[in-house]
Amino acid sequence: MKHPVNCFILIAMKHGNLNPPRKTGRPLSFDRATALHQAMLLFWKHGYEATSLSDLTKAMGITPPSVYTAFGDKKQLFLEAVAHYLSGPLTPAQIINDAPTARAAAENLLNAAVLGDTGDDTPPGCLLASSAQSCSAAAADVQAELASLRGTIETCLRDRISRAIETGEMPPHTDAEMLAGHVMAVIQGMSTLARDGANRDKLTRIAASAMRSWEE
Amino acid sequence: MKHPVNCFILIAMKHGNLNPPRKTGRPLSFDRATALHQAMLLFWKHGYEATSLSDLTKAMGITPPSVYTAFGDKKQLFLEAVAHYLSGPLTPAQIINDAPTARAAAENLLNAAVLGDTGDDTPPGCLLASSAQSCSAAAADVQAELASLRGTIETCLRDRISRAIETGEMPPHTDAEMLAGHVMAVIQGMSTLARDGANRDKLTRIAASAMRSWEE
DNA sequence: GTTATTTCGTAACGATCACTAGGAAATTCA
DNA sequence: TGAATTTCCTAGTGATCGTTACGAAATAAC
Repeated sequence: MKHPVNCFILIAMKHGNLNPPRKTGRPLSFDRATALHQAMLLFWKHGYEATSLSDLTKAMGITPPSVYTAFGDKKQLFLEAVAHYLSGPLTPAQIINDAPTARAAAENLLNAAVLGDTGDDTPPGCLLASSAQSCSAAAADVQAELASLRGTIETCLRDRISRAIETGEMPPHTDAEMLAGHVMAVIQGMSTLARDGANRDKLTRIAASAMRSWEE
Repeated sequence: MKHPVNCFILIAMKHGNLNPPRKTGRPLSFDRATALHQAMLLFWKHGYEATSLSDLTKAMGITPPSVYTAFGDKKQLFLEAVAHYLSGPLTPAQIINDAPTARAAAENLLNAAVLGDTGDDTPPGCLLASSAQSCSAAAADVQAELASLRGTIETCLRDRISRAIETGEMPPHTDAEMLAGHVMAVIQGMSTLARDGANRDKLTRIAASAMRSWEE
């Protein structure tokens, strides 16, 4: 059985200069991975535009020129932070395609979102859902990039459901787009609820409530 | 039967100086209501922080000092725009409490959200859900204000469900917090989907999918 | 040791941010 | 008409935005 291409790994590779092949010159005086992680946490909490370079350099422990030599500009740093966010421990595509059934795929995706929304060492909510909800015209391309990433997850889930219909796992009258869209809506809505203070237990029950749409 | 207080009308009254009782002095050279409406549309599209005063004055057709004399500062203008957004044609509390059943309340609320998310003359999505998802520390109070408004709607719906349990309209084992939270999550998630390009038909089906959680 | 290459911190760049003096203009009331 | 009041526009305020010259410092190759 052929697995579809994991787009998120590709994205991580596209943006990732995690170990650039340098041969000469002064070495980096900071750990690039931990600096990126700190940047991710800040973008996660305050979003793309509201996070200033002053905030970033403070959290990353480096000066603005170091940010630009190591990561490019603010936009590239953010996109790499998003790729870092999506890169582990399990990518959405892995969660969907490793599940034994389409229903389990949706359930696992929802529960993974709950865990991500309510982590102890991370800000509440989902970076992909909240960090560029609304932004200025200057950041329209960043907004579109995140929308594309969200769309990729939804497409991946919808395709998984469509395959389940073909194999007879789900009834032929199943509306794959509707079910996938509902799961995505709940995932993104739970991010807001988490930011508004909802705890893990409440979100878990909401996810279970959403799965009741899958009962025959 | 006593109806709960409609908090949204109170909010609108709190912020509303729509017709301040002036007796002397030079009159306003612009229509305050339409200027507020234009500001609301801009906040709706780009959010609170990403909408600059320069953008606002351009859209409202007035100069910065006029904004400050008529509306206070940017924060007050935004909150009044939110109150304007929530004030009509039907407030969420009206939709919930006018419905014959708790199930109809949820259904009507979801469908009203779909209509609001996909209006022809308004930006896609929901202003309440998207305009301050993530913001800087300086706007934390605005963020909290919107979270409070969202929480009021959720509480209103949950109370409606609790009443339905008491009257026997819904079974006693019903989890009111879960059902209300699920509806709120879908509403806020649909806002993101609408911003990402989902049309009215797709959102309507998603809302219908969410209501399947209410089947016995 | 010399050269080439890269990163370092300091200090600034122009642009834009939300916001406001200050005085002229327009209204009401006497 | 004259005084009081309020809004008008012009032109700016200081602060912060993302970004970058610039020269010193640190490494590898020779």
